[in-house]
Amino acid sequence: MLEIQRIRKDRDALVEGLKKRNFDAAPLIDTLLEKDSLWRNKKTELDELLSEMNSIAKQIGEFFKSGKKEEAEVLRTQSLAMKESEQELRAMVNALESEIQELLYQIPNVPKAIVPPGKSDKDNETVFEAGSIPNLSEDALPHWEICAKYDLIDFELGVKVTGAGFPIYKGKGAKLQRALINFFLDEAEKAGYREFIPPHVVNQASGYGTGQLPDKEGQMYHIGVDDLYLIPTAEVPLTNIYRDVILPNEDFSIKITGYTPCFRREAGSYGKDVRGLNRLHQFDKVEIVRFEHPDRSEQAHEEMIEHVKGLLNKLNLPYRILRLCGGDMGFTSALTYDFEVYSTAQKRWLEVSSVSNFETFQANRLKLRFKGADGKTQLAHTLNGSALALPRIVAALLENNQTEAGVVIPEVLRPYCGFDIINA
RNA sequence: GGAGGGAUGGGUGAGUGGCUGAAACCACCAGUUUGCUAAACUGACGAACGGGUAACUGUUCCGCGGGUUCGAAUCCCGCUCCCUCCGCCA
Repeated sequence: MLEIQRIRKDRDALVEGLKKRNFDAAPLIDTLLEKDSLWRNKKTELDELLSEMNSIAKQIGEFFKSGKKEEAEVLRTQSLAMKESEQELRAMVNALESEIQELLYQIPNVPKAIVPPGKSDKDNETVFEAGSIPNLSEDALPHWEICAKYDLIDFELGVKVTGAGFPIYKGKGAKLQRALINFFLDEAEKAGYREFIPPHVVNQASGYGTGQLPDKEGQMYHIGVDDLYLIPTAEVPLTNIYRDVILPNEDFSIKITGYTPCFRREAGSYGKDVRGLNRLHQFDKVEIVRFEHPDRSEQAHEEMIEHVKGLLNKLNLPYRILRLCGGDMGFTSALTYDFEVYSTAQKRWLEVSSVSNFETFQANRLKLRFKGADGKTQLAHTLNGSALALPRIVAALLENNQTEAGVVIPEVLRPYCGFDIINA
């Protein structure tokens, strides 16, 4: 949610910036500003009326105490008369406030200057590429066939037990999952992130705090009886730890990480895009989250990108980094970099991480603030990124590392796995 | 699931319908003193929003929503959450 003060001050710049999302904010923002200025008038009127009523009430008290009943009665009638216009004004102010709130919810975050314009993923900018794509034989298998061949991940069995998109990991397949989770967590810890194990279910307030609600209600699994949501990402519980927090001073830098399963309903996808591990209803992910002073968030963003690069380098996977264009960026983000690894057998790039700076957009809803040197509170910046999401990493590892002898486990994972090849 | 208790500022915790944005204590911050630390003393010390260049000033907020009243932290109604005990369970 954008700050209303910012909209008042920078109307033109915001409208201009939002064009990069192919979003014409002008009509929305202008009705918003109109309502806002009306609201301020009415609010002032109401405040003045209340002030008067307060002082009358106080006088009545004094008159009663000193026994001046008649004077008190006069004022009482007067106050009673004012009550009607008070209620009228209050209703108007409340209505305007909720209308303004409603409008604010509809405005996405403003892309930073560096974000390229564009409509879809085709307009994303590749800013970095690393690793080499292996030459596999013509009969190289896609990961779902490798999974079947070595009995690593059973998609059919998952259908039986739960439904499509809930695979069952078996044997070395399961062990590989654990290995990756531990590897990612250890790397995050080395980079200074403190590990948390959060709940995998959150309440409504948390859903609103990070912006999944109300916009993405349908994408989360909802537990009706208890009115709780299965988390779509660890971002939700981890970020909400700092909901309604005022940090006592301005030299903070909070870095946290956590592994959780993630649950996504992801309705409306089909075909080869969702084959195997490409898209699941439940998957595992290690998330990194940061809370930073506005002056330091860009630097933090860079560090997070370096961290993810390090992971992919160590896993020896070919990857590229995309700077998302305005049209492809999430609603709440000001700048997002996506990491994609190359899946050689499928001959396509798979998104494995998304690292975003939300600036104050999330913090405004979360009410995450800090006290500046001048004693005033202001909004902090939030950032988060996957480091990393497992399924597509597993897909790429299986496909890219397949050999005659079996699937070769990358060096760094061997201590975690306890084996160096999957061949049976 | 059953019974009871509770929700007040960063924390503990007072609070008779008007003198309470809220005592007191602790913590935090600034200053004085001290050879350093500690202690002692002094002062400041919640948030949001409006108006104002500013000094400042107005309003709202004592879990949330409604009601009674000229006036509510205080009375009434509904809701939510938390805690304790019992039951069930890992």
